[in-house]
Amino acid sequence: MTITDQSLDEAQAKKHALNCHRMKPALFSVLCEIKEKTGLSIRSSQEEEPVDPQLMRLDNMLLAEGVAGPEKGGGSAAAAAAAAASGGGVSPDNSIEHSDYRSKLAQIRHIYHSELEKYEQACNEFTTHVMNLLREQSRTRPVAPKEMERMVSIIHRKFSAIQMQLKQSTCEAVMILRSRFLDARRKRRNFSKQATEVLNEYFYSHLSNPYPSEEAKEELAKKCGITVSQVSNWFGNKRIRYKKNIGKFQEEANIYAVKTAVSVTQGGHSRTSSPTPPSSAGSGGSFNLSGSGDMFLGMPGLNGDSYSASQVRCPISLQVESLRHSMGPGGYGDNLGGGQMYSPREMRANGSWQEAVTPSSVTSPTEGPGSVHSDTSN
DNA sequence: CTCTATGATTCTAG
DNA sequence: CTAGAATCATAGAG
Repeated sequence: MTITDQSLDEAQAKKHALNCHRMKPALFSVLCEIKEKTGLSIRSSQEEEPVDPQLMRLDNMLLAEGVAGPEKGGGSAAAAAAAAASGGGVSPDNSIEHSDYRSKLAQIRHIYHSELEKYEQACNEFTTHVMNLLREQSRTRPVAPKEMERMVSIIHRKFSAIQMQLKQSTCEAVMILRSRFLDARRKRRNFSKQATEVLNEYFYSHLSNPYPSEEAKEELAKKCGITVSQVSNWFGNKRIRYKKNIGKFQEEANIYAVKTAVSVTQGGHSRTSSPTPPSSAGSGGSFNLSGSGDMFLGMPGLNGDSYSASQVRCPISLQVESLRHSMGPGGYGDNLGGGQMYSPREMRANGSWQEAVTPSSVTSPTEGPGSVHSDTSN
């Protein structure tokens, strides 16, 4: 089935002969007649242009992402899209992070456009080719303009189906890129030491009710240089993690209890009249909200008890030093009865925000593997 | 590399 | 909407 030059020549010759045949005009008119009769059936299948909603969606998205928009305003279009996506710019430092994103996006855009161009070109070539063929054939058989149109639209449909695939995969690529670069989890930065300190201070001084009000959150956010929702996240994480393993946070709690204590004694009553002011500052805030204070006041003061219990009712300034001592080496430790005794129980006694604290906290052998690690148990 | 700490997101329930 | 819980994905220490 090969087409050789010779066969082509032959065909041309035959065609020419046919065109010159004396019966040709008659034949042609007959064909036209027949065509006229059957022509109606063609038209019905002509109208179907619902403008695929799917395609529109894809187009809109590509446009929104700056992939499909104005071409090489490109950088700025993408930048604008990225900026818009970041929701009004939360932090000023994300321009650097986004540059990578933008370059990748530009890459996608480039590929998309070059592919699109290729498709368009191919489509046009094919269309003209078919048109030429039809024109050629129109000399030997009747070809209505309608038919040509129909042919063209069929071709265009086929090609736009391919285009749709291109758009779809481009959209996918953009989505992946977005999730890769714009997902905050992926560019997580730890808060500054100072910010963490401020947050912890608030948390442990309001341990009985660590739910900062909106105002408090705003203030904390301002103090820490983070957003309010970050503050919320932080408290959410802190509460759940603290509750989950109080033992692990014991030391931290003490540190901050001391800190607030110190600051209060030094600065006097900086925050008077807050809901839990004096108590919170002191230490009380941490544990003794309801009746729990008693709980561990009543505790036999075994040894170190150093921190919490003692600091509750001792002159704080004096305590600080000793507290530091006791905590330093690993102090509060391990198997002291103290550790075991107070922590779980008083928590529950509070009944405050964390009722179902696991009974085992420090030294629990039954804890999940790894949750309590060596230093607490021993 | 592994392992833990941690900020963020997602899901569910109220 | 919020809090809690689970989970993700990274930062950072070892």
